[in-house]
Amino acid sequence: MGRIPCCEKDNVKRGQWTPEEDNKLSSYIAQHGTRNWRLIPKNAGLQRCGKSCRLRWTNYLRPDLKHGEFSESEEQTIVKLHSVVGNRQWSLIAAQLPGRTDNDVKNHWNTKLKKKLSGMGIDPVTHKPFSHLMAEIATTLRPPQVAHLAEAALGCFKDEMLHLLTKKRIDFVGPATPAISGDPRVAYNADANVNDDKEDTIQKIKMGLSRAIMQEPNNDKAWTMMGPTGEPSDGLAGMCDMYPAAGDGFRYGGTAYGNDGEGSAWSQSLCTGSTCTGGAADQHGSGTHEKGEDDDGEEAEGGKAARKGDTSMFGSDCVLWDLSDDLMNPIV
DNA sequence: AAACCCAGCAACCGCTATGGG
DNA sequence: ACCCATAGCGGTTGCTGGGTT
Repeated sequence: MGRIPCCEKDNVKRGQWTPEEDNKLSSYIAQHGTRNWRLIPKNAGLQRCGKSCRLRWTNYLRPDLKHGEFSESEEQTIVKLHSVVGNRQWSLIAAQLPGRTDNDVKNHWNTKLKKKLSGMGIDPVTHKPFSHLMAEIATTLRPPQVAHLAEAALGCFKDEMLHLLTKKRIDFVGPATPAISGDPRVAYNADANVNDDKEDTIQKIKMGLSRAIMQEPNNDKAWTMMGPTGEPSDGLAGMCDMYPAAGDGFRYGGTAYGNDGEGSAWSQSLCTGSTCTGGAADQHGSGTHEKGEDDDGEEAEGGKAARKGDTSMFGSDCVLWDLSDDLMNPIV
């Protein structure tokens, strides 16, 4: 037996609400409150399901709702909380944003923020760099299994990458050299990226991954948490610290990412894998904690070494994360 | 000008939690 | 303790309008 429907679907209207319907619902609720949603449409003279009325009210008609653009600080809050609670607690995130609904937050995340992070080469699920995830796969597994698993993992963010590579130009701040072609983020640094062939791109990604697989594990240069001006953050375990950024461009850690000269001027240090939930934990697997960070959140040798800037990805003015040299070097 | 594509958003679906009888 | 109605929630769908070809 199936679930009992919340209402007779044949007798209810669906789809977009008209202003007249909104008025009826709003005025009814203003007089009688929101008790018993099942009775509300009948009493208010609406051909709608009670559930539909409730959603319309909670997501759109409630007088305390904000309907404008999300502010910088609201975006910061969403990213910060998402890095901790993941996709499972939209209502919790929305509760921290007065006037925003979970639906608002979810939509904004799916349409804007996810792409912003992807555009920065950061996996929006784990809040870690794509390259780092690849490196994790490469260094925690051995062939032949690694080849299959790596392929599968690659598929997870291949579409995102291809979208960025073929649809959107992203101008990163930093040296303009496309020398490190093994890293996917560099592929769309060049002006000529629009001409990149999709298959060629996939091939490059695969080559970088294959090369990493062939190397010994080298996690001691794992990416590290940095403050807004490049100084190391305290690296609070279990929390991703947000830093207000000076200057333009989308910032994540100490690196500014311009987005055609405009974009959010906010920043975030990188979230440690230990705090990510949901799919993040699944992808990391157990026992893959960063060598650059101890279990209690303190940085170990690798993190300290990375902060010296010797292997910074984009140059001295933009320290973000450090990776195995093998992933950074050009594929010969 | 028409066709097509795509991003954004409102609304819906279906599952789970909760509370009352 | 159980059942049922309702509310809450996250995931997904599909419409719409703007931009591009």
